Amino acid sequence: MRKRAVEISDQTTARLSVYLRCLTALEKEGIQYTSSRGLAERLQLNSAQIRKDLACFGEFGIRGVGYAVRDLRGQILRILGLTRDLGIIVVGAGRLGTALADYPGFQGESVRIVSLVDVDRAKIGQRTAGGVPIRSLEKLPEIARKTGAEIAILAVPRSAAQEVADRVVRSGIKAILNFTPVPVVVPAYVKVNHVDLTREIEGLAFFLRQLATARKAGTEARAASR
Amino acid sequence: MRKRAVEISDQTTARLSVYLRCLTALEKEGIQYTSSRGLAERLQLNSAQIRKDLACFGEFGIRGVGYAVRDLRGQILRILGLTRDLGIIVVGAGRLGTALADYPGFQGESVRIVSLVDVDRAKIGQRTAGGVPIRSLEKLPEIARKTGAEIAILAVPRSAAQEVADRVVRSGIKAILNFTPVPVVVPAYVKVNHVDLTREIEGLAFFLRQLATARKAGTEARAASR
DNA sequence: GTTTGTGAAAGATTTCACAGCG
DNA sequence: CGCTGTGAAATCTTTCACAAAC
Repeated sequence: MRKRAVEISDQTTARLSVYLRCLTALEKEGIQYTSSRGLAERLQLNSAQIRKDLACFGEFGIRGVGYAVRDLRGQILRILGLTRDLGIIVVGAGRLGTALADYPGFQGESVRIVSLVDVDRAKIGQRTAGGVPIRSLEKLPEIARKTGAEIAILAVPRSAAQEVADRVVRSGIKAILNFTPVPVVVPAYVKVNHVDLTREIEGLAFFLRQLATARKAGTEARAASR
Repeated sequence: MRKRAVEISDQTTARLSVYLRCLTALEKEGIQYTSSRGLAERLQLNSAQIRKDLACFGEFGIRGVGYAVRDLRGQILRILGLTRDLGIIVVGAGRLGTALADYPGFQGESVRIVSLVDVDRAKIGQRTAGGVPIRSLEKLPEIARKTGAEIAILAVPRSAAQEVADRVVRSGIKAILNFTPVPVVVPAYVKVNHVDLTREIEGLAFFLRQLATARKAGTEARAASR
């Protein structure tokens, strides 16, 4: 069962999340069995990819039949570490931080926002519209310790990003979701996932420029061939 | 100069964004020249990677010297299509949509939020705290046409995601930044970048579970060796 | 019959290492 | 001399294709 000889790639992990969501939907639809082909068609990817991803963690299928939806979903929940409670602290009670703290997508499935912290005295002691208490950034180590929160979401201004990341690390948190535009530097034992809005928008800008260039080239080619 | 024989990968595009941000910082620091090694050290990646990425688009360096910061920055701006104005429409005036519409990271550098649209009659006609006008979703095609906006940010509830994506596509927009947890399906000529918060959090959960497992295994091994 | 799990092949990406230029 | 630009090598990822299992 323990097949952790090879390191699991981030891409595989990301796809496990996708499989999980798909299985949750299938279960809700009352479907009891599926196959790597069935999943692959729904998710627009190769069926061998799905089998390979799952093979990193064990054998979950029945040959000639496929996978039991409920069972496979449970396995992936376990693999991803979602069977125990996971506490999240949002750092930065600005518009984005507040919106993230109240984000309904986080509710349920063992993940919960335990607190929102900020340096602004006017906000400390209040609660978000969704009921998340706002506390002092100073209290971060204490809150982390008492609640057992293991994930921090960084939603502070760029100028504060690195310093706040350092505080988060010092408070013992080892997993960070970074919403600032700064690629914060942390020790190797801490994992940072960077949600970089600038990069996303610039990726779309590049796509649009390519479209525009291709169209122009096409027009010119057509004009030239006349 | 035109070397578009090979398709440019998303990974290369994402790194161009990173190079751009780094060059902007260097320029602000008053540094005039840098090298692939200098950039690589700052960005924690391989210098050949940077040279290969740039080689897709031309030759921008000076052998024996490196790159002129200002010039290379201008080249990347051009490559990414950031030299002309890019309008963004945010769809969904909930907490997240409003926060994104006012997000300061988007301001400047040719990118601007032109409007926020929603179906909620109570919100239509208002403005966000940052001054972005809220208009009716019905007006989306008209707003897109009049403002020339080319990018839509989806920040609607999951139940509305696919239907709203269809409307966005019908209004002529070909680039979407999807903040919903739904992997929306669109025609092949439309590009969607999916910011999937669930996937990000689950990636961190997996990392934490691995940490916990490794620590436990280590403890057991130590106990066994006594 | 069908579908899994998996070696082997193909493809993509990253890194090395060096010729050639400034 | 130092650094770019780039083939070749190494590495990583995806896909193929089929034996084994139900």
